[in-house]
Amino acid sequence: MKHDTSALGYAILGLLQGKPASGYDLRKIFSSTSMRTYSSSPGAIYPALRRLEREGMIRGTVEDGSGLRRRQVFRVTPKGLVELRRWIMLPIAREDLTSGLKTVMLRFAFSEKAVGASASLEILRSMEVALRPHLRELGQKLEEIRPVAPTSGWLALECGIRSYESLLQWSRYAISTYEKQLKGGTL
Amino acid sequence: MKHDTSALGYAILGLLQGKPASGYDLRKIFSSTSMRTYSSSPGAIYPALRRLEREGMIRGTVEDGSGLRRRQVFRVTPKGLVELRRWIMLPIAREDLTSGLKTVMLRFAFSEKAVGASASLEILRSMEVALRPHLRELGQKLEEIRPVAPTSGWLALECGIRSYESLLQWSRYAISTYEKQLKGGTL
DNA sequence: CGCCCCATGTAAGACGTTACATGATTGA
DNA sequence: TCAATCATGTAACGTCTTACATGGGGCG
Repeated sequence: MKHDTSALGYAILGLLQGKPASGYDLRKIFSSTSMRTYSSSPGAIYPALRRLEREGMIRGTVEDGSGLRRRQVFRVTPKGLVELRRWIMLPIAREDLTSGLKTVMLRFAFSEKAVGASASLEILRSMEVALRPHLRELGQKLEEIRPVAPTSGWLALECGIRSYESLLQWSRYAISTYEKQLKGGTL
Repeated sequence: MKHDTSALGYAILGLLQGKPASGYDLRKIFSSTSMRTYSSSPGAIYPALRRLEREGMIRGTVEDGSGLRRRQVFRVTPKGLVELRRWIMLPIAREDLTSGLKTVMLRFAFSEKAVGASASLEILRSMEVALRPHLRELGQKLEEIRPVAPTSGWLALECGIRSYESLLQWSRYAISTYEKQLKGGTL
């Protein structure tokens, strides 16, 4: 398999795994929820659906019957579910942190339903592990540029550092949330 | 003018405004600093440079003379500087917050050198203004989904909220930094 | 001489954006 | 009946990614 699925493809896969939906449904979800970052334009959604179907990740069935508008509802296939799980459980690398956290957070958001709570916990722990060296490196970079860059330059870098620190705090909070839940609830 | 410059184009413009550079220099900057998010591949940089030159934003001069390898150094033109300033001073809208803060932070990072410290301050204030309603909306969204979504779902949303809160705190810190600097230094 | 870094570029392909097109159905 | 919404698509265009190509120059 030469090309892997695009970010939009995985977002669709994750949503469909929650509940079967039509292209139009997905567009509404993308444009109305906090997933606005993903397309929502028909020129992106429908081709993405066709690609996923061609790869065997999803299957669309035309809803017919009582005088209905043509409407195609898509469901995740077993193969699609396997691929979704694989993508979610990829180890978190440094590039995942630097290239916008959107993708990682999407994987985490889908993780519980797709793989289970203990997998979500695993993602969180690997995120925490990846964050520490990254923060250290950014701190060093700040020391370097602070004397030579304009104020707005190093302030911007500090902004990044702070956001990663807040992410680290969140990950600890999320870990403890899951640990409580796993100890108390699912036993 | 039909197309505006791409994000990469503005990144290049901002860097060149700091110091003239060749395509290769830019590639090194992009791949070595915390601007890794931007391309750095020759297939992106060189076409972008040609586009900018075609639009009259930059001008390249081939360094010749003492037995040198062919090397083209680019400089920002007055027109390019105007365009860079316009882009930096665009009002900050909600979409700028939701669609990754990369662009906004890039604009801020370049602002001081390109337009001046008081412009940086203006950007920070407009950011603070844009953040408040955004945070309120995210808080409402959290209330909505918390009962119905899986734990990883609302935790992911909380992560977003926390990062915007940290951004708000940073903006206040940056504002006070600039206010001190403007009162004390440049008078 | 062979190898690696400098420095620039091109070609194929995937993806997303914008804008337009098409029809069915619901409601005023 | 006229507009709005549902629901799906297509075409043109621009940009990025990946991979390859090309040559000069320093160095062991």
